[in-house]
Amino acid sequence: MPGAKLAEDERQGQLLRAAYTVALRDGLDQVTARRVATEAGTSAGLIYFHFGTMEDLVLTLLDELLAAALDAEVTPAVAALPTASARLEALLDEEIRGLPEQRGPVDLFFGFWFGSRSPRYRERINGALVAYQRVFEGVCGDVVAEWGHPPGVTATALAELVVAFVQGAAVQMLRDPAHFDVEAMRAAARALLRSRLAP
Amino acid sequence: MPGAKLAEDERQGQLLRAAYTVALRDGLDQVTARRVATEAGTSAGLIYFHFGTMEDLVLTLLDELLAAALDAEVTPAVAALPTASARLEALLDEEIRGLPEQRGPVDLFFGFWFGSRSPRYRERINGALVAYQRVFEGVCGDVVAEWGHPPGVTATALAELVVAFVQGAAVQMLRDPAHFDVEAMRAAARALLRSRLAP
DNA sequence: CACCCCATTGAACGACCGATCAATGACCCG
DNA sequence: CGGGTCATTGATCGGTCGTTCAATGGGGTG
Repeated sequence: MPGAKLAEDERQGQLLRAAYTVALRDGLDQVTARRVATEAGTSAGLIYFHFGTMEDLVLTLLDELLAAALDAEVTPAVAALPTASARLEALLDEEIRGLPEQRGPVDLFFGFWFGSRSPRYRERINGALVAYQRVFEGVCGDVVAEWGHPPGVTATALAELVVAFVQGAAVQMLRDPAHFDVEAMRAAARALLRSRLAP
Repeated sequence: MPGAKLAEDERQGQLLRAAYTVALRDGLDQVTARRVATEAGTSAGLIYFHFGTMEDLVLTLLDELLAAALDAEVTPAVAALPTASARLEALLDEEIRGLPEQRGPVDLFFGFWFGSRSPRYRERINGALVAYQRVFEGVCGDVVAEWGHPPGVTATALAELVVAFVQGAAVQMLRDPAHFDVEAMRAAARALLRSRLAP
């Protein structure tokens, strides 16, 4: 009665893709062993052979999601820009510009964050967010230096602000994706940075 | 075997408070009939007598939450300010300033939003967010007029931006409440508005 | 005081959950 | 081609879920 055998990672990948499909279509609370197995065309018991527990499968899904959705990086093209302000502006612009096409993962990301109170989830999410913010902090350190270290403006505070802006834009996009105005958000982001946070 | 009787709305209020307590402490997915009843010190069956279904109880809880957490309004003190820019600034500042003390409700709000794919929830949330944004749009209309209608800046786009900023700040607060810097956010909000969104 | 209404209870039902495990047969190796 | 390994299956377990309902007795009414 057993079906065809697959290599360890192939089968795991198949189950993870099925879980991802179910999560996107029906919501995270519908990611059950039976549903994932049905979506993957396998039996439910197979999940426990490959992942041990359902929580481990979902945690693996979360890790892959975080790696895909929170992947800010200073690309060589950005690093080559002459001023720190321009680099931060380009980095922020890239993140906002990419939001619409990341709608599914981002929706799932907030689902993981706020859909459960499990410390296991929140730990990983917080860790990924800290790493995400650290990418911005590097550039922000150069920016505040370039601005001549205005009082009350630190690299950390500026990075927190920029990340808050990205998250706010993401939330607004999820509310009404068809109506979300990417260009207005990009323009606002530029204006915010060029104001130099003058009081 | 029956216990003491209570008036209709008293009992409903008691059950709703219990549901709210459970949701805040254990998460929305733990808001079950048995848990809410235990928290309220009643039996589970009582919930179905007063609310019909569990979904109706949770929807009522959501409505109360939305009324409490998304209650932006132009107070007389704000309306009395001489310029539209000042009014918008004061309105936005008030919303950001109030975030830390609204931590619980806001956390629950995002839990409702992203924790389930039920259209019943999302409809109501979207409606409340539209109403919330409309409060800002009123003031934003005056602001863009005051700015002389810069190209590409409409009342709607400005309101979307401001709401995105509030939501971003809220999300950032939830990530690390102890470390959230309210003053930095308020300063950034002021800077953003005073930049007039110059490109 | 007696009566009746109905708010309240708690046991029960079916459905679905995560998880376990013996049975099975596909696949690799000799 | 034959045999052993092990990935796969499906029935099954205990538990919790939302929901129902007959039985119960508190509390206002006459």
